[in-house]
Amino acid sequence: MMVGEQMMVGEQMMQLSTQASLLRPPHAGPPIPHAASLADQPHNAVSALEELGTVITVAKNAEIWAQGDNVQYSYRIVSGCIRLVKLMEDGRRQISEFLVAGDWLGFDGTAIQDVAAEAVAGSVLKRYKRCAVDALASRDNSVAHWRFELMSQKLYLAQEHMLTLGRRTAGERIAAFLLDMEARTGRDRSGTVPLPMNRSDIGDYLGLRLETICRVLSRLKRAGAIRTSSTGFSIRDRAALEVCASETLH
Amino acid sequence: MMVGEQMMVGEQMMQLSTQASLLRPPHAGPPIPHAASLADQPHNAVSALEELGTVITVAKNAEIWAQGDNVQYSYRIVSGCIRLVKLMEDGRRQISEFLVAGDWLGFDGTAIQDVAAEAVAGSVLKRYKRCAVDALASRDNSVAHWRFELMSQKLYLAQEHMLTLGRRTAGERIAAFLLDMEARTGRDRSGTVPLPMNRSDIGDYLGLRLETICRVLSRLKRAGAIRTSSTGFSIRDRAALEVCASETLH
DNA sequence: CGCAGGTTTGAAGCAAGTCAATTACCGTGG
DNA sequence: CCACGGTAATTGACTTGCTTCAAACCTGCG
Repeated sequence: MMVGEQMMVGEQMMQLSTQASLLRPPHAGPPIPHAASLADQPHNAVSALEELGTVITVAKNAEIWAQGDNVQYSYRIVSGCIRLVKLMEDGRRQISEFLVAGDWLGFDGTAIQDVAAEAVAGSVLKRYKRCAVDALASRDNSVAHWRFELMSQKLYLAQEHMLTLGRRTAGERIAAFLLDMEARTGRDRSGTVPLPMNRSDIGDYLGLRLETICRVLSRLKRAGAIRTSSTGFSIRDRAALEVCASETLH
Repeated sequence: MMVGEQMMVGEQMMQLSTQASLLRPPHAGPPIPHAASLADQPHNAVSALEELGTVITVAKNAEIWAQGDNVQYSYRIVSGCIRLVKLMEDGRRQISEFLVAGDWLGFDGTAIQDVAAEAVAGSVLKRYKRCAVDALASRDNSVAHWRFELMSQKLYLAQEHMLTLGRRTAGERIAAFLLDMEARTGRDRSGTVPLPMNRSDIGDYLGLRLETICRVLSRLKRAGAIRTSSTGFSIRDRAALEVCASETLH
């Protein structure tokens, strides 16, 4: 099984090799308001930070840290996909964020993490000792500023997602999610956008049941807006999908 | 009307005068995980920052900034209550946060604000030029670190609220909201916890309709858990309320 | 092949929403 | 001091979008 995972990671690295730089990859889709240049590191700090990192590999569903853990590292995703999960005692689950290649995790101020980080698929991460990053931020103002901007970005995304969870319909949530995933990870030559997470994960991210995800995806397929495959989906009618994503009526 | 507002602000200042310091007030209720010392400024930076601020007064429902505004100031709440609001074109509204005395707003990295800030009640704020705070943060590492911790704190709260919006029932949301308000603003000598926002605001914060807020509050009253008044509420059976707040069954 | 996991679809239930009417509250002016 | 008017809160009756429970269907892999 571990071998299988490693194979998978290998495949993804092939696919994403050109994107596995410190900077976010160029996107095939439309410009994305939330990712963009803010996720980039200031160039003068790149070399100093890079020397501090070590590459690690995590298997599908492996836990990078648990809810409540004292986390001593920050991570940058080289390839793969990570979910940030909050779990209630009775099993209810909320995924606050999916992270993909280029994204950072575990650089919050407090070392105690209130969300677990788990690999959605086999992933490759670059790991940095938190205290080393802290020290660098203390010395280099641009690093401190970059880290601060990264936090602001995450806060903006969180506020947007609160609106989604509190006020949007299932159809809007899912259509917007698909467009967002396309914007963040791009599509391959055949036009397929990878969806590494399963229906249950999508549901726990969007505050819906997995059956609801299925039903809405089926509806979008019937309407000719998308096509789905085992590894992802492709957009057949972008305009229709965009209408769904910002729909007030049906 | 403006006179009336000013009167109201005056009253609140009387009531909260002991809390109107730079540090968060001591709380009457149980310890609160999310507020605590992280909201405090490092002491060595207090004096330098304080000299940069000017006191301003805002009337009830006044807009401090609008969605999309380029905000040149950061604010600390001296007294009163502020809501951070995201509005959709069709009128759907999500309040991402209520802010009370001691809380900060508008210190995010990007000057462009994606949420509007409006006064729930007449409020007194202390205003700081953003660029001055930035400059101070560049010079004083402890200020940069404090600001970073504040952001982490907000991110933690956002993640917690996403769980609430995505996975908790109306009863759980409202009971937890009441306990949270008590922990943050405390109760007066008669045991009343002020609720400056109306039912509609609470609904837009919790992702519910105002009628649902009413119904659940009525249910909690009938169960003997709380008592409500025009200005707030008081807790009659804390254990019952806490059970509601973390209920898996009914 | 055949199992095991994830996915899809159906049928029925229910928590919260919607629409609407009534009541409580509060400031204002007679 | 009380009648009045406007706003917010409450309650009721009904509807609905999503959930729940259940069964069937893929699909990849040993």
